[in-house]
Amino acid sequence: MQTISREDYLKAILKIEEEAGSVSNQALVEKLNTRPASVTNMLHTLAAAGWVEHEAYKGVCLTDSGKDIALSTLRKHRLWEVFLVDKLNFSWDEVHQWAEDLEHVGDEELTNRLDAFLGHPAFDPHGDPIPTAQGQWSDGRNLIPASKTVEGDRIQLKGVVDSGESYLKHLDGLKIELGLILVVSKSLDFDESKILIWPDGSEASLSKQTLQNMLVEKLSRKGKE
Amino acid sequence: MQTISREDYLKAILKIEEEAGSVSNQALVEKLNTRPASVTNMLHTLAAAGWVEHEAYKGVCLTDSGKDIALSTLRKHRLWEVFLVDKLNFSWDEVHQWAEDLEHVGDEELTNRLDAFLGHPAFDPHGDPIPTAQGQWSDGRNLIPASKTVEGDRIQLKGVVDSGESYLKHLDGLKIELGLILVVSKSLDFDESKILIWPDGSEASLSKQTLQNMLVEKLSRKGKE
DNA sequence: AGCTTTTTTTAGCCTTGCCTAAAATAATTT
DNA sequence: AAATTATTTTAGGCAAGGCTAAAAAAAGCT
Repeated sequence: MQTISREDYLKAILKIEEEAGSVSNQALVEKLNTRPASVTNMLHTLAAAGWVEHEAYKGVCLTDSGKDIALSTLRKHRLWEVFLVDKLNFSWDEVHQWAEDLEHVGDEELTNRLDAFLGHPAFDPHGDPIPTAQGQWSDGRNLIPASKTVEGDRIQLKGVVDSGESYLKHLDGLKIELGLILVVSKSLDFDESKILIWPDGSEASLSKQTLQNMLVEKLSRKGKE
Repeated sequence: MQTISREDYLKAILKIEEEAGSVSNQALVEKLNTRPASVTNMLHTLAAAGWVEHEAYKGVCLTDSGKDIALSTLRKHRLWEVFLVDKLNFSWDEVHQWAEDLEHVGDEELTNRLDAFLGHPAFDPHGDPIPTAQGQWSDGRNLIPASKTVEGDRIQLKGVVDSGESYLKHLDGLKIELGLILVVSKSLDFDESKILIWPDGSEASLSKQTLQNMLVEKLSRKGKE
């Protein structure tokens, strides 16, 4: 088993802050798959470095410098994922673990050169926005879970909520990939699954769970405009 | 300061074996810039893993599996150096430290894809041969130090003995890079320096030390064939 | 409020690799 | 051969990050 770096903790805190608003030790234990005592330990380390503020039993939040490091690490991680997919032809479900290692290599200069080499990509292979060198990463998109769509919607897959290997492989099995355009043909109220139509005319029913994790952009109503 | 990995030790042992035939602890202390006790410690670890054979006070040598790991690590290191120079436009004196980190990332599969992406390069940016996936790395070249050349020789720089940053920057200052073709115009016996002629007709005198570290191929005598 | 459960922290120990200082062994010189 | 010097090993610690088990604090119930 790999050791969890300070940067990994900062990234995890950033993500949990966004998802949940506040960050409990428990949430970190789950996100990082470690033990409560290890989290407490590391939070002391991070607080001593000035990257988080931590009050015993109260939770933790990033300082400005902690957030800078977290975003910079996320940037490196996502750029390397783009490299692995675009240049080395890995599939989107294979790249996370290597990017986890690669994100700890190199400085800003190397990262910026990689960014340029890749053509300044805005999103990683899972559709997650890549922070800029200045730490900006509000993507202008207005994505919704596919579960929120209704019959007749034309939708394009732009991202996934769950980048876990098993979910991605599940999508692969359904021939679903980023950029794919689908039409919602029927909502099945009893179990909240939906029937979707592929560009080639084939159809399939996707479960509520699968749909909730697909982030899509609504293009237009079928037939209209 | 960075910690020295098992692979770094194996690489160092491989190099010293080649350069000197046998490997003393002292040699490792110098190559890896560490302390004798650290070397003894690590040699115990490596021996326990079956990667080296080590007899107290007698020196150390690689086992077959240790040599495999060393060559595979060297392969990764050199391929990443090619990536950094060819794709990210770093210069040959900037890449060693990052490659030192990158070589620990990825498995054989990733390395082979990187190799393919780079076009299966045979040599790294310093002219060192890149071991193949099968661990072969006898380069067929017959290179000699530029210090062994004589007046009239047309020579091409194919590698360097010393890949240290300061030596490489020194060559940069002299506008000397891999592939450059020079003509030996005069050997100065008293201090063993030589006067060389550049393709553009300019000349400069290089010291014995500088020449010894330049590995060249003799192309032909000036004027002949 | 008082009891129970969950969460967080403390205490104490493991592992890897590093270090210094001192002891042991080998090599070299006289 | 004896003495000096150089090399290598042992002994004992340090630092990061991780762990378990137990104590402390907070939250949730009745």
